[in-house]
Amino acid sequence: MKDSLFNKEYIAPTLTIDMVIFQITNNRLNVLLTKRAQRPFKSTWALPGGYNAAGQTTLEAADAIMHRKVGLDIHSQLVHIEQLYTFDTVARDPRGHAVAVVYSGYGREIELDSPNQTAQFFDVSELPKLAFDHAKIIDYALQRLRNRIGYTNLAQAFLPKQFTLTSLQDIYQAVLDKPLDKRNFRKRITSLDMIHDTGRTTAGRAHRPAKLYAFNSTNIAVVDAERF
Amino acid sequence: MKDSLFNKEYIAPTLTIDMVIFQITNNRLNVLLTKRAQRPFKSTWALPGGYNAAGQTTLEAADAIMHRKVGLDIHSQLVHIEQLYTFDTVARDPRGHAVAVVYSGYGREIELDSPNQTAQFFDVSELPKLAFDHAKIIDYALQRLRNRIGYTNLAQAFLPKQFTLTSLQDIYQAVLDKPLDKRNFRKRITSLDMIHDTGRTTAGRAHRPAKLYAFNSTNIAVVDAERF
DNA sequence: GCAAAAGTGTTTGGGATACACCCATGC
DNA sequence: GCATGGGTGTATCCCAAACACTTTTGC
Repeated sequence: MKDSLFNKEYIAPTLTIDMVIFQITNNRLNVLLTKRAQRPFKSTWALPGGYNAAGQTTLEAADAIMHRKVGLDIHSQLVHIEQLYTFDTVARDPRGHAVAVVYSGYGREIELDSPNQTAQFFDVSELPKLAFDHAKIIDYALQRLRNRIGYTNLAQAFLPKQFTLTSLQDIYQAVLDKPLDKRNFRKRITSLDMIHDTGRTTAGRAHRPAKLYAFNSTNIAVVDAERF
Repeated sequence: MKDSLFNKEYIAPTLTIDMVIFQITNNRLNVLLTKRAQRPFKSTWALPGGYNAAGQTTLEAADAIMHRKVGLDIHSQLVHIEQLYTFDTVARDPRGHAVAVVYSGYGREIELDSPNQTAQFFDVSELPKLAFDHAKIIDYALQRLRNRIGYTNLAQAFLPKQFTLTSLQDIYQAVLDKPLDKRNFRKRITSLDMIHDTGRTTAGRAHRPAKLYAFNSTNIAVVDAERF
């Protein structure tokens, strides 16, 4: 039993980070993957991730890795980032035990600049074969996203500042992967003190203009009631 | 920017684990603390925790540390254990950057055998001054527990196999720290497909016997409906 | 018979669900 | 005037909340 308090032989596990980055394109929920350049799992699709060195917080490491591997600035291009879970059951590096802190990120129209264009978004329902335990990680992230969008204002991460109720409903439908009733959706959403009418409307399209709404708060927060 | 894929100078942060262990005694929610024997924060109360060496999963490390520091076998004495969050913003050891994976544990009538009896349970509303960021960690764990008990069968972690509705209500009240209406509580709980009447009753006390109930499943699982 | 806790029902209001038609615009 | 998406109301059901008295036992 190693413990640096009692002996000097303490060796830490390798610490890694991974990110599950979601956006919605053409009303489909997408997740960002990169093709691995090295072994193990060379040429298999995987979540973007890498090593976390001493002196970096996990989010700093995530930022550095995303810059380097997929050309993405997480603070400017993602609207929300949250820690998902820490996975420690899989030896992700054959050289030894690795512990992975995983973050979820949410944004829209994310621009990538990855080396050799090895990063791309995939529809979550049409994922390729994935390296490591990344299929499980994505499942977990999806479950969390689907729960959270139900009682928080997280949907704003996928939308421009002003949006129509139809586009908001499209977000919910893409995330939940099921159709919602238009009238009931609007009643529920407008009763939640989450969005407000901006007074502006869309224009220039061959149908009735739509009112434009905005979120009341840019903080990602709980907007629905508790249960007890 | 260190990365062992590109150079050999990778040094991992120190990895530590901490546990927030809850139980209910005399209808009060309690949390386990230990008095620190070393610097930093010597003689200050803190969550039990320690180092996670390479080759151990975080839960294995937690098990070893809890055995050693508070004489508690987490697998036999805790009914449920779940990962809470990974904290990496605080240098918990003056020698360098540390990342702490924190677990929550839930049980009842937990027996401790800590060296010099330096571990004890504290009422969560009467906590002493705490080392590191442990006050924040406990707040976070409490918030999670209060949420989770509302839509899962987690309450069973605090109860014997058979229990009365009054004792179940006492658990909810202790966790939520507020009184609940008896009739409404019973209606809600019995409508949830979470517990069942065992046909047995209490006896030998100076009042009407109470029916004994049991949980339908020993798996900690969601028992309430989703929102969309 | 009395102390102590167990057990039980009704009313009211609000949110969830199911469901179909008219409206405003561009062309 | 027609194609396209935007916008709206009602009836029903179920759950949440508020609220007080009777029952069963030990002593």
